[in-house]
Amino acid sequence: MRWSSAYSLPMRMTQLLGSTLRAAPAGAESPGYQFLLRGAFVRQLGQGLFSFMPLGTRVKQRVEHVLRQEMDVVGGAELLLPLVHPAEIWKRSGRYDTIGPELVRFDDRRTRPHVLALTHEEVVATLAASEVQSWRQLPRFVYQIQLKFRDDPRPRGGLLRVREFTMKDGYTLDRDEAGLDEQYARIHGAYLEIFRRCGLPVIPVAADVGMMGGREAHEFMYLTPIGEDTVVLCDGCGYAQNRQVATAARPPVAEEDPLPIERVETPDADTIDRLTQVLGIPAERTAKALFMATSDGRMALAVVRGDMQLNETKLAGALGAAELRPMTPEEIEAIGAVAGYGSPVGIGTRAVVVVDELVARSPNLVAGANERGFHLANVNVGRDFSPDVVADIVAVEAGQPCAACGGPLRTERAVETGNIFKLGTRYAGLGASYLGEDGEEKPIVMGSYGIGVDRLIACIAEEHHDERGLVWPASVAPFAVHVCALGDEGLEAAGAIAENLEGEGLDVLVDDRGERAGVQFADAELIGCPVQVTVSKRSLAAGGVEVKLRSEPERPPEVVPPDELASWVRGHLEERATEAPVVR
RNA sequence: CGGGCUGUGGCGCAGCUUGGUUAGCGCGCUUGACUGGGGGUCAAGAGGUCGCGGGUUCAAGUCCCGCCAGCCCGACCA
Repeated sequence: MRWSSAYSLPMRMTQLLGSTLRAAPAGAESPGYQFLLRGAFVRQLGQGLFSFMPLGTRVKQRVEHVLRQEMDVVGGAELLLPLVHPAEIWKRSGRYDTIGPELVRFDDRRTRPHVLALTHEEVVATLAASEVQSWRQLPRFVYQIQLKFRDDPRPRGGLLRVREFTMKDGYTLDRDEAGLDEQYARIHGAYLEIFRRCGLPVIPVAADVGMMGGREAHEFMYLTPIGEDTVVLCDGCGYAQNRQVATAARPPVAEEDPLPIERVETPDADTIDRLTQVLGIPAERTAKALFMATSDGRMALAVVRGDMQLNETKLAGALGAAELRPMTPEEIEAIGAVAGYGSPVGIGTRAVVVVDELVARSPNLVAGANERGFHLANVNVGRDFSPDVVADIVAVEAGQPCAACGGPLRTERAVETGNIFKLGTRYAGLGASYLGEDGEEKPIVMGSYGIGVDRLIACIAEEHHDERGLVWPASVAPFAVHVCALGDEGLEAAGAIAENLEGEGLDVLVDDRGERAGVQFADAELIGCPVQVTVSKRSLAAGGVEVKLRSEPERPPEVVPPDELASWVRGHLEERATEAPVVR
C-alpha cells in the first residue's frame, strides 16, 4: 500500500492558507463539521457553497484516490463530462420539465437555454447514442469525479447537504438486463470496499428510484442521528430499506360481514383522535382520506387506516407522479370534499382514489361523509366506492413487525453517502441503442452509480473524531505524518527528518511555525493525521524523535531513532489499514 | 415556501428591554520583553460603514418598517 500521493516534498504548515480556530463558528452543529471548520479543512462561502482549503483538498484527493482505484478494479474508465449542458438533452429525457427549480436553467449569450448538471445521465446517454453502434461495444462502465449543482431549497448540516458538490458518478451501458444485473452487483461490491477503506460503516438498503427513474436502487447509508433519511431495519433477519419504500407485515383484519352503511353525526371530529373519542372506537376501525395534488395537475384522494401514516413516496409511485403536494382548500372544495370529513365515497371521478391495500380488505370502516359534522360507518371498499388504485401507501413505524420474519422493526436516522440505480432503458429516448448479434436494433440498458465526495468526507469526520479533534483513517488522512518541531533544535532537525519520510513515500506535514509546544500539539490533534512525530532538544537527547498514534492519545510516546522512523510509521499504518469497519 | 432564531473588528460574544458624549470583553493579530513539552506572562498597539435601506427623534448599535444574509425545524430533495 502507498501512503503517499505524487508529492515529494513535505508540506510546511507555514504554506497552508487558513489557520485553526479555537472555537467553532456559530451555526456549526455537528462535531465533525465543527472540526472540519476549526482545522481549516473547509470554509463556507455562501449557502451550500464551500471552499476546500489546502488540508481539505488533501483529504478530498485521498478519498478520490480510493474511489478511482475501486472503480478501476471493476472495469471503470474515467472520463470527464461537462458541467454545463444544453437544455436540449434534458428536454429530450423529459427531466427538464419534471424536475423543479433545483435544476438551474440559464441562457447563454446567444440566448440558447442551458442547465447546470445536477447529474449526468443525459450526457452519457447522448454519448452512448453517438459512440455505441454494435453489441460488440458493450458492456461499458465509465465514471467521473465532477461537480454537480443542485439549487437545494435548504442546504444544511455543513458539508452534509450542499448545493455545489463533487460527486463520483458512474454509468454502465449494457446489452440487456442480465448484463446490467452483473455490473450492478459488481459495483455494489466495489462500493462496500470503498466505504470500508474510508473507514465508514454503511448499510446498503433498498431505495426509491426517485427522479432517476428505473426499476431498482440501493442506497449506502451511514447511520447517524444527524442524518436526514430514515432507514427501517430488522435485527432478526437483516431486512434494511429506506423508509420511503419499506414495508411491514400487515396486521390481520376483522372477520366481519359487511354491514349496511350508516350516516352518523360526529360534531367537531375533524381529526382521527377526535373521531375515535366521539364514536368510542379504535383508530384502526377508521379510514382517513388525504388530499394530494400531483405535479401534473391531478387531484388525488389517498385513503389509509386511521392509525397509520401516509408514505408520500409510495403514493407518488402508485400515482405515477413526479411530485406531490397537499391540495389547497379551494381544490378540496372543488372536488366536493370537506377537510376533516373527507371521504372517497361519492367522490366519483373528481379525484383519483388511491386506497391502501389494508383498507381495501378491511370491512366496516368509519370514513368521512364529505359533510361537516358527519361520518359514514360501515364503509366497505368495492361496495360503497371503487378505488382507482389499490396499493401499499403507508409509512412503516418502528415496532411494527417485519414482513420477512415477524421480528420488531426499528428505525434509524441515516445519511445517504452513495446510491446505485438500475436505470434500464429509461434514457433510451436519447437515442442510445445498438445493433444486436441478431441484427435487431435494441435499446442500451443503463445503470447509474453515485457517491457524494463532500458528503462522504463529512461522514468520515463525523465517525472519526474525539473530543480534541479529528482522527482520520490512514487511507484518507491529509498526511500520514504530522511533525511537530519544537524549539530551535527541533526546527533545525525536523526538515531533514521530514524530507527523509517523504523520500520513503510518506506524506508529511511539518509544523514549522515556531509555536509553543502546547499550540502545536493541540493543532496536531485537531487536524488528526494518524502519526504524530515530535522533534525537540529533549527527543534528540533521548536518541531520536517521539512518535505517537492519533488514535491512541493516552499511550505514552515512543522514542524512535530517525533512521528507523520510516519503517516504524509504515508498520503502524499497515497494521491499522485493515481496521476499517465493515457492516454486512 | 411556512415557522423560529441570529447578524456588533478575523473568531466567539456582551451592550438593545429603559435611545444620550470616546461601542466593550475573551480569543486571535502586530511590536517588545520574559518564557519555552499542552493553546504561557507582562507591556504597548492595530483593527468596527454595529448586515443593508428607509423612518421616528434634538439624538438610533438600541425604537419602527422594508430588504438581504446565515442557522435551526418543517415542506421538498439524490
